[in-house]
Amino acid sequence: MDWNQEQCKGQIMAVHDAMDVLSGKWKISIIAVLCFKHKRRFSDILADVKGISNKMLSKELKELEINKLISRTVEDTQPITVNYELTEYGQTLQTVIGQLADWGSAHRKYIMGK
Amino acid sequence: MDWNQEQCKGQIMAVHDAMDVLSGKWKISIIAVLCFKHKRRFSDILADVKGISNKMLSKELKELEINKLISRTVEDTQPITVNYELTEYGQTLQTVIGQLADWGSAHRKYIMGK
DNA sequence: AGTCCATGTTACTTATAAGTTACCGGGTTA
DNA sequence: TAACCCGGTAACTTATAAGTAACATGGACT
Repeated sequence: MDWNQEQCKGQIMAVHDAMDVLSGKWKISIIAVLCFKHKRRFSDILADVKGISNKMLSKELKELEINKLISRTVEDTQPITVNYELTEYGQTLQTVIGQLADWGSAHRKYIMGK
Repeated sequence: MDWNQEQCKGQIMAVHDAMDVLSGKWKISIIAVLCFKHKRRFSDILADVKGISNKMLSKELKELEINKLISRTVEDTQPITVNYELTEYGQTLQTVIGQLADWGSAHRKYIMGK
């Protein structure tokens, strides 16, 4: 496919928009956990995502929420629990993440293997 | 789609592998230029990618070359010119970059628009 | 009253990415 | 011979991301 210069700039911006949402050391792992376990509390995710600190988790969850990929709901239990889950919109990421995973997996083989 | 825990870890690693290759402020722009103009010299790319410094360009080109996404060929002209172009393998990125662009573009509209 | 858990926040430090400025070698042009 | 172009490299600075440790709040439990 060929684009003109303006379309090209738009594509670059769009790719960066997508990458910004997924960038950083932890977001993919958090999304994956929520993808896999569907509904998790703060402390659950803290345990699921090996190595993350509560500070980083808090920060990343906020960013994901701002981007409407996950929802945060406070359950009125004792003590209160806070549940996070992928929104319906967040699920639209599955295709693109799947593609990234496929390419990344093939790339690892290509670079390591030959 | 549901994965078990091991498959899940593999997916996360694969996504990170893919993102690492594309990460940073400049790589997508460089790839886009090479996608659009097919064959470019160092100084051409320096001019095409607005704002990049020769140091960063040099560094990013090296990384892309290590990942076999672009090729570097020294032409025996006077003065010598160095051409960079996407490898055939590098072109396999087009699908995944296209997907990222589509999602990123939709995301921008979703977040800004409503 | 003191301690624990859950869900964070604050202040501070460290590591990584990016930017700036200057310079190099080899050939070219004025 | 002096200044210039090309394709970089090197040393240093600045900005951004991530990590660490301690503390906060509010209810429950001992």
